[in-house]
Amino acid sequence: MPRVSRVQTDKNRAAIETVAARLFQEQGINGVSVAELMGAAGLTHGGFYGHFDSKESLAAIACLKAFELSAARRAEKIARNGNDAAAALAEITDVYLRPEHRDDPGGGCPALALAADIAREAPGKPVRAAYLDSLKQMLATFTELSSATSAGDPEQAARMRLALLVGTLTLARATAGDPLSDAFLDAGRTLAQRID
Amino acid sequence: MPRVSRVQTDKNRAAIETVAARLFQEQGINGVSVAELMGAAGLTHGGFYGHFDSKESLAAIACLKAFELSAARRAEKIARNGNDAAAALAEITDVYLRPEHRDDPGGGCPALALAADIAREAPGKPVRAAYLDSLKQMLATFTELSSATSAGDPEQAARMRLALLVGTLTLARATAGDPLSDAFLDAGRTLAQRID
DNA sequence: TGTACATCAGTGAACGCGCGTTCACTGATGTAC
DNA sequence: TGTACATCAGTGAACGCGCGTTCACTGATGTAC
Repeated sequence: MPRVSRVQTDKNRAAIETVAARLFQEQGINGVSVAELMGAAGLTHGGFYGHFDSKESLAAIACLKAFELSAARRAEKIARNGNDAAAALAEITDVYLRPEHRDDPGGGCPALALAADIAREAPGKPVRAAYLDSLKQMLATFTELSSATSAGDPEQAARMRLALLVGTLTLARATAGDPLSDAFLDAGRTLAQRID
Repeated sequence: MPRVSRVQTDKNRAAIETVAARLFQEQGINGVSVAELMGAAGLTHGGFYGHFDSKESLAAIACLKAFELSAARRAEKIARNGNDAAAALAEITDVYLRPEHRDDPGGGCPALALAADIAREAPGKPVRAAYLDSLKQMLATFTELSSATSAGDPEQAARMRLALLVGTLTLARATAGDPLSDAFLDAGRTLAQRID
């Protein structure tokens, strides 16, 4: 069924991006093939290059998309907590360190899920820039929430929190299936309370 | 030059393992080919299967090797600090969070460098078990060092420290080249001081 | 100790396979009249 | 509004390539006498 309507074309492109955001987080950028990606979006692999220049190019777009989806979930939590920044920060931290988040890399935090892939990308690659920009936006949100309650430097508090969350969940995922995994989540929760 | 002496055979095998420990940490298990590995050990790819059953099998062995090398470096630091567990812990933390460690994944901490790969391995895989066992040994060392000074639970303190170190360096590596990277290292150092 | 020969560590060509990417083709969509 | 046709989104076969793995071969090593 070739030649699809413009509306459908846009939907297809969006579907590829959304699916890529999830699968790249779940299995890594090199762990997902173009054919697998397109199949998951309900298409065949040949049409890929009508939408994107290369897999690498999609990686950068999917990275932005993943952070957008993550930011939207965070915005919901902030809205739900009204003007209480401290409560919002506590909820974000708590949800981050739950087993549900550990067990769902694809639907979770991209700062965490993409970090290792990004670290191995060459300096000039677009996906690195996409990650860096998005991470800064994420930190800005953390900083804003910290400002309300932080005794010290809210930017520093934001960095400490993100580093702790990422490290805790990284280890919890690597040890999943062993009691140690939940112990890491608990340790992360405890140390998080000592951030400003 | 075929048929090498037994001594040389053992040296070759050890060289493959050492090179694998470094390269798997640097580029990921899937990021290094058997041919690349053997070439780095000064051999050709065909001989690989005389030493190991499969690449997967080597991955488990290389994981253990990487943790052994890391443990040896840690033991040196502990020895250098005599009986002062607090000083040893401070030095380990300080060295971990230095730019030199950020810029040398291959010669650095395997708990960090292999975490993402391990998290994506299927539950039954030998490399997962190798990682888990080694990580527990590493935590045991941290726990022992914490026992001397910790006001609270030293096991919890060990987990908090490792989670913070891993998260801080993961983000520092993913943002390397930007000032944010050093800022993460600084934030990690600050929060580490609040662990018991 | 010296010789004859079996062993086997390492070589390099070859395998089947899946990858990212290209391209001729198809037929519904969108447009010109 | 209805018709004729150009456009182009998606299809699926094909490409070159590098992967993990296999295997016939080589010739120095190790052993038996």
